[in-house]
Amino acid sequence: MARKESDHAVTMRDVAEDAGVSVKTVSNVVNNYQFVSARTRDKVMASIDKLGYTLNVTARNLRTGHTGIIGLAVPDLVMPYFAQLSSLVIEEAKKLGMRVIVEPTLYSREGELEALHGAQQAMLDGLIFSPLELGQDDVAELDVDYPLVLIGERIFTDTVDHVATENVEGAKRATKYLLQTGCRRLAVVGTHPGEQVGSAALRLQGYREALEEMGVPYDERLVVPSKMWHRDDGLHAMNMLLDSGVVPDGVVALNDMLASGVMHSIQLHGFRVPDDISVIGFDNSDDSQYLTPSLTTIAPGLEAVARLSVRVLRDRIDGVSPFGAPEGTSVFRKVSSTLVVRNSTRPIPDGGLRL
Amino acid sequence: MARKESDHAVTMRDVAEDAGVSVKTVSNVVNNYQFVSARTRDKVMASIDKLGYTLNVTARNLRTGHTGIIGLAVPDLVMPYFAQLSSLVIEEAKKLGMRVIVEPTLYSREGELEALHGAQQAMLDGLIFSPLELGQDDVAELDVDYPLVLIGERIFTDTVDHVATENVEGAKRATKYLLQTGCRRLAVVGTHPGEQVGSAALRLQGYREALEEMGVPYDERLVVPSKMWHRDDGLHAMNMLLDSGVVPDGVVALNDMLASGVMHSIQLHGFRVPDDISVIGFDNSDDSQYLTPSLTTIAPGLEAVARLSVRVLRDRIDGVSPFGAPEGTSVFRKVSSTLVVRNSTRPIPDGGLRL
DNA sequence: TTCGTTGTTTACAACGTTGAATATAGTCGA
DNA sequence: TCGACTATATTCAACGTTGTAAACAACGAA
Repeated sequence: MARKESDHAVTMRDVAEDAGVSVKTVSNVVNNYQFVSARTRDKVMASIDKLGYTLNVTARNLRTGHTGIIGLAVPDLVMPYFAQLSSLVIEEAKKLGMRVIVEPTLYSREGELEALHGAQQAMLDGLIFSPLELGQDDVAELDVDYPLVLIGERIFTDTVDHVATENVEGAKRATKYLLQTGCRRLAVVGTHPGEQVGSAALRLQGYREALEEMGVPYDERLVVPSKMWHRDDGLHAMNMLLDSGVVPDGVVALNDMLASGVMHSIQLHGFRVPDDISVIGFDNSDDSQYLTPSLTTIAPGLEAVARLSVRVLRDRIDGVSPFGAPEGTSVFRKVSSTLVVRNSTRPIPDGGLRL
Repeated sequence: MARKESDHAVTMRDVAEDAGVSVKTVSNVVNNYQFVSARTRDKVMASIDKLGYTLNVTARNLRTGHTGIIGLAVPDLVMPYFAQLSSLVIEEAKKLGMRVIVEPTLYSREGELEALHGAQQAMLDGLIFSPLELGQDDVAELDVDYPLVLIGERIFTDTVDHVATENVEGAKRATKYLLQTGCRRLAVVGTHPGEQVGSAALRLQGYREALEEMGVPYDERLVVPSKMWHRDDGLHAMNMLLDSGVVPDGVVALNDMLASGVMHSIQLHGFRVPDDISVIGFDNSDDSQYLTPSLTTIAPGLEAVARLSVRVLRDRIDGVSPFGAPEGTSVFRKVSSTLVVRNSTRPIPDGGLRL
């Protein structure tokens, strides 16, 4: 029995009556309206305490037309990346006095469309959406009646506000760093052959750009695809590579889970990380520092993603132009990533890069 | 710009006017009221489509007095255990037409109290609460004005509905299983010395009960404490044990993360899992099957926890007695755990248990 | 004294929906 | 044909709050 018996909930009317003022005055007190005399305020406060009044948020919502709840549509809550992102978004929203309903889209196109179209029904003030299945062809679906902020780099359109992470730049930085530590035969694990948009393609692109800039030839045999990005997949992919007799001196894993599996495979094959083969990951997941050796990785700046997306959304909800964007323009922000150096890579040799 | 310009939102009144019926009839159609003639229904539906009407959920909430939103207060969204639980609760709630706001309590007493007391303000119909800091002494805090369901085994009171997991029984089952596979010197990793309530204490209790039942002596030296339960902590704890010259033939790790670290430590010391030392975990986390070797573990039945807690809460919200509990009584359900056998333990020898 | 000014409080009417009670058709047996 | 029923549709008044505009009070300045 968790329900108390309080037949008739206390309303502003009750408080008003008890304090001998009008209902609107109670409302004014509750909302910290500036022109309320100290004496009236005290009287009302006393009555509120006495009667145990709490504001009926639903009634306010109806009157004001918004709820203070935003939606967050992500593929899944269990993947560390999205769990972390959700956590940060909730935290940031709380700072701004908003609450969050997380809608898992379950890696399905259907789920993503449902989140997109159901938001209005769902009394959400706005939606932060991290698409995975929806792509460039679905731009039309994004033309919704409520404030919407996109996260990621899958869809590009200048009609929707957008917070992106540095996929290309991050992978490029990772690859360059390995090259600077002296690696010359760099494998990349987790690619999605044929993919155009999406993290795998973008990260591969970063890898290639880095090679090119550093004048290291691109070698197809060092590119190991893997549809999924679990630890397991990294293990298998790396096994395949090593078993086929190709031994790189470094591996760029397209995320940390893959990196974990890759390191495991390397060790099973009797090589040492980083002495024989360096490994770098992507995401800076919570686990990465607990691996053995701890994993050098790219931190995508999730805090910034969370902070920016929530703020932009809040501004749209309030009818304010975020970051002073001109009327009718959408906002695009790319969050910079950082390199987190740990023990799965060798130090950069004294005297810096030697070609 | 994600906001469309539709000055005046379409309301039931507009639909009613267009269809030539009363507002209440539109409401009846929307709510699938049974006594609406097919012809009227079609007319109204047509108008709804034509005008692009969507129900204003907030207005309904005000009128009906509930929102269809429940709260879920957990320590954290990133820990796989809670991420998984949240995921399942969201899924289950969705099946029953409810939505979930997750409130991370951040491992703090303050956060837990805030979740507990803020729920009413927050237009939640009810709350599912997984306490970690609040304990037996805080029973009074649980006397709230709204439906509340407790998850876990930290607090016992017969005034609040409660869904528990099998901590004692699960650990007992794990321990017994290792004994049945032939282990005789079983270490336990991750205990919290001095703790009375809480997973660590309960799981240790299960370990002791199993030993006792099987007639194996309890040996203090095989009990390895660890405040935190990360992979890292398992590694250190096991290192300490092995380095001190104590080599068990099996390890009961109090969760899967610990087990992962424990296995790592064993391998670093040149022993094999399970040939030299068997390892069993707890939680059946997503990762456990990807470890090498894959981890035998106890699955706590999170799906059942999610399902039961959401259903009990729903019943309370609807004023229905869950599971036919007598009026004025609270419900207590313990979810049974299952043993998931993988490759970190040896098979039970033919002929069954040999003492 | 009177008027304006500033500060404070109030009356009224929404916001968009649904429960309760009531009215209107339609159908059937007597 | 008439009432008695059932099926369908409507009227009315909330739900508890806040925006708008208007009223009131207090106080100097004219």
